Amino acid sequence: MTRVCRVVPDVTALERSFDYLVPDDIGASLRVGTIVRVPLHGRRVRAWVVEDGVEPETDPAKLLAVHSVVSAGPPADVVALAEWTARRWCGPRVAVLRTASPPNNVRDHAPAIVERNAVAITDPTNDVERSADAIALDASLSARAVLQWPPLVDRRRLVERLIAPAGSTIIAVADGSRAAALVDSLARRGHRALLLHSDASAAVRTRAWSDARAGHCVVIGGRVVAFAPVPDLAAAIVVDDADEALQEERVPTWHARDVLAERAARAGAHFAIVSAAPTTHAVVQYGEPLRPPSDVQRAGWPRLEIVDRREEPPGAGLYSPALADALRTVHSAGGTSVCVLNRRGRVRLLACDTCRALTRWDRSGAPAWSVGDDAARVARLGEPETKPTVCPHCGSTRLRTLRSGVTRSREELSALLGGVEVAEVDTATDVVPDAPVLVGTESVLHRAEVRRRRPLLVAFLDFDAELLAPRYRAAEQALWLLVRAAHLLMQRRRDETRVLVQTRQPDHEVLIAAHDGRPDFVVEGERARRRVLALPPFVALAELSGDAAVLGIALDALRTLDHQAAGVVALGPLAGTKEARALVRAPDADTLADALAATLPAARAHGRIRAVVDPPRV
DNA sequence: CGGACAAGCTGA
DNA sequence: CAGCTTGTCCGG
Repeated sequence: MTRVCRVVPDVTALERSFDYLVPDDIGASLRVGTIVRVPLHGRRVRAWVVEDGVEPETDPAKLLAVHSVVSAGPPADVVALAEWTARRWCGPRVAVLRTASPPNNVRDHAPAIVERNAVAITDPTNDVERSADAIALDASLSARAVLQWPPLVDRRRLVERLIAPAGSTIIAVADGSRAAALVDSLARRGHRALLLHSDASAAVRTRAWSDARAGHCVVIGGRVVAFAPVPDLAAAIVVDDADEALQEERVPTWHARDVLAERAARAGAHFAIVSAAPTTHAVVQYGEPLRPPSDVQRAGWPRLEIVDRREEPPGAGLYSPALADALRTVHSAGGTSVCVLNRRGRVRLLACDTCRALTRWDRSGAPAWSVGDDAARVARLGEPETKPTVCPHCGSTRLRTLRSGVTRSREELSALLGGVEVAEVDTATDVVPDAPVLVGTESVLHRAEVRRRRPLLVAFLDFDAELLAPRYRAAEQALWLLVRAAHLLMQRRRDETRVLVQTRQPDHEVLIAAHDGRPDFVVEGERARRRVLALPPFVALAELSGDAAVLGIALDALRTLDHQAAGVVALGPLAGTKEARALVRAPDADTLADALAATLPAARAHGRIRAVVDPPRV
């Protein structure tokens, strides 16, 4: 009896599987997940074995043989999880299989048996540890749990308590430097902790991947850890599910939270989300948050100073007297302040290197125009590609971007503080300068070097830009920024530090929630609002983009009776300058995936369509 | 994706 | 009509 396996070639845009004969000499090292080389259409390509021992779909006499085994690959359950992920987020499964595979070739030997160390559990020494133990115990009683834990309080004990006593635990964290710190701290406590993170070299990542295959470990990493090859998953933990880094930005735009929830359910493992402010999605999908007593909760949120700017004249600028006071106080105490100014999506300036004229452009939706000239371009719906490339005055292509928001603010802050050095930090800043005041977009909140400076103050210069952002998740994203700010302050005593917010909406529920240490207050409001407005997580959304004509074909197909009966609604298209966009809404993710899978392939015969399922910013 | 092959275009 | 470009098809 000849053995036949089914493979998925590592070829982009080839969404098909093919059958091959398995030669006897490589049969022993070939199983589902194995990465092989197969002849395809006159060349040899990499491919994943996705089924073994299949009944061939075509004439067995025409089958070619697998050429060779290249590497061990994801275990069979992860291959199935990758298929589920590709379908759920409507993207190519090769993309997910690549994520789930080792970066270099790995020999497929039986992993050495490793025993887990028994880790001693110390008795709680204070109320905070006691409440961590209590909610971890509560969580262990159900298959899924959402744990709300305040941002200033160390959560290592809580996370450690969620680690399964036997088998492997996967912990997904949003930020790399925290992942490394968590690995160190768990390793010191005696756990077999592994870091699976994309920042490391390929050799290091390959080693960690192989080690994880042996099981009996705690694997920690960014979102890719959801596909870690542990054979014995017993618990999966997602830390900070509000962080956008847990969602893949390329299609398929899978979210580690939901992939791990699915994986845990399939494996019969525990699933937990730990966050200072769990998302509405987490609470609706995975359960009411467990939380420590309100005194622990309150004391675990930073002191919040709300600067009410309603009484100030409209032209008062970004800098209130209260802000100046706060910055001066920190500076005279020798401390560091961090100012956050999100000016993405606002008018930006381009300076022409040749004639020095300034051109404005806009990414947010209002028309863009060049200064002193008539409309140059009109941008809609956050089109990122509408940046002018030619100076409207002299025709030169040498245009430089002036980040008017942050750069000007740096100069103005320095002047306001009587010449104190103010440094700008953005994603391009390699080394964070040693200045007493740092200013940047929200990316300044994510930098480990900024945290190491142990700032005393985080100030949001224009928090209304967050609260009023035209996105359905604006409120929880704004709350999340306050949590990130708190994380920067957690190495100090609470009464030394504070978060300052300049706003014209001092009674906004986000500010009340952060002030009182009650993030669930925002979730309650969001839950009611989103249910009424038919927004996620009560429905599933996908954002489609592409050529208007091609998109039209897809939308027409989605508007047929079958899909309408299933509750699928296609909104749009909205014309952009370059691409058209549309939103597709369905009652749930499965219905959405089914509808897109039934309609997109035919439309794609006419051109490219990008489908972002669960778009993070709409 | 990328090779194969066909159809279309150019220039001598 | 060779030699080259461009487009369409298809893979086990």
